[in-house]
Amino acid sequence: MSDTAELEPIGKREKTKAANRAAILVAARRVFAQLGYEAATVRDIIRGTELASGTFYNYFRSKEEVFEALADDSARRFRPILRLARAHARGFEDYLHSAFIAYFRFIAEENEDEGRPIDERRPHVRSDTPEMITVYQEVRQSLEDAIAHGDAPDVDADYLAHACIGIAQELGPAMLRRSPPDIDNAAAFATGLILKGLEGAPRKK
Amino acid sequence: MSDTAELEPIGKREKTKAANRAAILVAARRVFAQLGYEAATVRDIIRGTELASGTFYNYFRSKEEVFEALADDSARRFRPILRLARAHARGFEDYLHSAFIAYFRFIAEENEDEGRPIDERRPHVRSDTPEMITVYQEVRQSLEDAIAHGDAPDVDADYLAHACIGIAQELGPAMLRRSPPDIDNAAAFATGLILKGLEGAPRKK
Amino acid sequence: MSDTAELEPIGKREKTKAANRAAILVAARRVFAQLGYEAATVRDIIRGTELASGTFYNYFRSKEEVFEALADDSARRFRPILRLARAHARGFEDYLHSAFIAYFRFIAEENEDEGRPIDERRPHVRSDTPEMITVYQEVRQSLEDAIAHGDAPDVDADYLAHACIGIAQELGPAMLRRSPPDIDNAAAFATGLILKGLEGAPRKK
Amino acid sequence: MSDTAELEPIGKREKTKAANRAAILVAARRVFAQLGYEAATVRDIIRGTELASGTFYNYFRSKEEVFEALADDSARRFRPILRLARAHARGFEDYLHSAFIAYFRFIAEENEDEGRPIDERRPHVRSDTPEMITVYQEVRQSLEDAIAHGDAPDVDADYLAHACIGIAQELGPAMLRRSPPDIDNAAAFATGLILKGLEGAPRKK
DNA sequence: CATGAATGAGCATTCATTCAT
DNA sequence: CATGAATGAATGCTCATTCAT
Repeated sequence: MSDTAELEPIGKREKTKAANRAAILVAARRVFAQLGYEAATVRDIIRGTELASGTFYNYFRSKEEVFEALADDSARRFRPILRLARAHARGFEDYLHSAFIAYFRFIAEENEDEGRPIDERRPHVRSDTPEMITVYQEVRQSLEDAIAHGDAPDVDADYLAHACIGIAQELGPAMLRRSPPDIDNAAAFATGLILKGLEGAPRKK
Repeated sequence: MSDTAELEPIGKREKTKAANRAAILVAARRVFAQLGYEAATVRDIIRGTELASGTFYNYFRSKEEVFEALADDSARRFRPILRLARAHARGFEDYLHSAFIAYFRFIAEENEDEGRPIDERRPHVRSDTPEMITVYQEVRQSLEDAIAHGDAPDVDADYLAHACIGIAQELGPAMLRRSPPDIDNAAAFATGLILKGLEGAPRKK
Repeated sequence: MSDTAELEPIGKREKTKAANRAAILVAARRVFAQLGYEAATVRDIIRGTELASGTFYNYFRSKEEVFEALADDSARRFRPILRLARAHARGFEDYLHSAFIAYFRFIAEENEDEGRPIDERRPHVRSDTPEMITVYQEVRQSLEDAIAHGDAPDVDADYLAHACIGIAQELGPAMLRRSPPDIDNAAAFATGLILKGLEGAPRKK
Repeated sequence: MSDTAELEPIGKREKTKAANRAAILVAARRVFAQLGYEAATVRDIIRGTELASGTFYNYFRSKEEVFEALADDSARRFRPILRLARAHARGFEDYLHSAFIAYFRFIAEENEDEGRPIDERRPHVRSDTPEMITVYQEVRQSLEDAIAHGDAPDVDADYLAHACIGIAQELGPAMLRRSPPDIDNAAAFATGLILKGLEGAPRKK
């Protein structure tokens, strides 16, 4: 009895609330990608939805908070992909390759929608995307496992994970600048570099 | 007697002007590093000096212009170091190592002054520092030479140079986070990774 | 019961918006009159209201735009009066008199509110008020009609219309300076001068 | 002896001081004409001289003061012309005509130098030029004389003088807008209008 | 909850004015 | 006196955030 009574309004309201939140997140992702985090304004974000400006604050307290939510969201969507890759991978090598592929594909998809205006004159800016943080943690974990199993030399896992991030972060834009962007090529480059480089990196101790 | 009195005019004014310009540049470098290029405001910069707001515009027309001046300045100070390293290096390996050392030393020096508050709440953002641009160009040039001389495999020079940038940019902060920061260690890691990785990177066809 | 409650929504908001817009226009008219168009600042205008600075920009994009709105507004209020005068007038003479009366009454009303401080120290500056532009167009049109109908000699209509404007613009303040300002007297003076003067002005060829 | 001793430095310094003052006035007149009083800045004025910004303040305390000096200067140059005209005139009619001729010639000369940019989009602005004040006083005096001698009807001298100002002030720009500007034509129009109009203006009591 | 107008702090920039040289 | 760099108040304008409806 209370079931039906509560179902209708709750159901409807829940859906609307979720939809609004989602709409803001979608708009925010696009706006951040187009204008960059700093240049983007809350107004830009709500303009990308059908909502009124005040409504934004029913869901997020600030631009920063929306960014973090985006980060969580991205991580939530991205981590399973990496987990899956890890599970299916025959080894660290295979895993790393999958991870780079996934990342480059991700940013390629994200950037193909927009007409690529992105003002190239101003100093280039990169922010720690949520994907990067996920990648960092995953790669690091995976590397530590590989080291533990003797599948990789005992190098500084923190440095290596950061190196992966750095390479991905720089190679990504460089790849996008070429037309057409070749995801496999970039991933092969990164993987080859890291895997062989692993041998050259100083042993830890 | 009046002689000495008349020699002076070159003094105070000139010195003050140069000092002010330098003060603005110093403050700008710090502010850009702490807040990022986009988030930094002209006010942030002048607040970092003892000058009045209007004075900024006696020296630079905008935030962009300070950034460019900073870039020129950095390049002027940084490029010779890299050039020297290249000239003295016994090979690409040696050169790369010197370059990483120079860069890590540079950022270590820059960061030891301030107490590193760096507002960590706001999403972390990195912009291409002027040094990075210089490094990119130098490394790329040097790599192309090495490839031409057969000292390095024929890999994608653009990608590799970007990889070096990415590694430097991520390893730098990671290094600073450790105490004490070990420049040689970080440089050895980066160099070892790249040099060996070079062998693993796909040949350019 | 809920009926009346639901009828209300049209009320407060709409009224406030209209009231704010009107308040800005009123303040702008006063400020322009006191300081002149050039010297007036947007801040001067909002200071003349109870609104916050940012609110100005919810209604107008710039000082220019307020001025234009003021012009439209004045024209909308003023032109009908002149049109009516033209329709009812028994001749050009009658019309001209009505027009001067209307104009002098207008500025008299406008100036009786404020205590007329008008900063007399700064060089006195007059800008074309929106009313003047309307008057110019109306008078010129009316004069051309009168000439066409043979009710007035064939003089230079542009010059004459400008002469009317000039006389109105100078006589107005002169009238206000006397106490009490005598609208009828000033209008009689202006009308008499122009009408008789018309005979003395050179024929147009 | 003290003659020669004082002559050289005083002479030289006097000339320089006078020359500086004159240079500022010349530049100011041009700048005011081109940009208008409000838009003109002290910087604009000194930029029109070879002097340094600080030097301005050795001669004038502000933009306002320079305007007043310009006014005095203009009046000093203009009044003799009118006085002469009055002395030579055979009557009020003749005098008035000379006065309009002199004024229109004056502004025509002043405006022929500059390339006439004067932003015509923004609301037109007129300031009480010093010439106008002179004209007002002269015309009024002359009219009162004429009335006293029975050469003109006993009209309101204040209003009539203002009417002359207004006509001159509006007809001037209207004349300049035509090409080529016809000074005689404009003066004939103004004179004819006023003289005949005098008869139509209400008697003063 | 949604709405969107109001708010006012903050920013880039200009400019009159001062003052050490 | 001349110089021109330094100063800081003032301006136009934007935008995050609040709040009455």
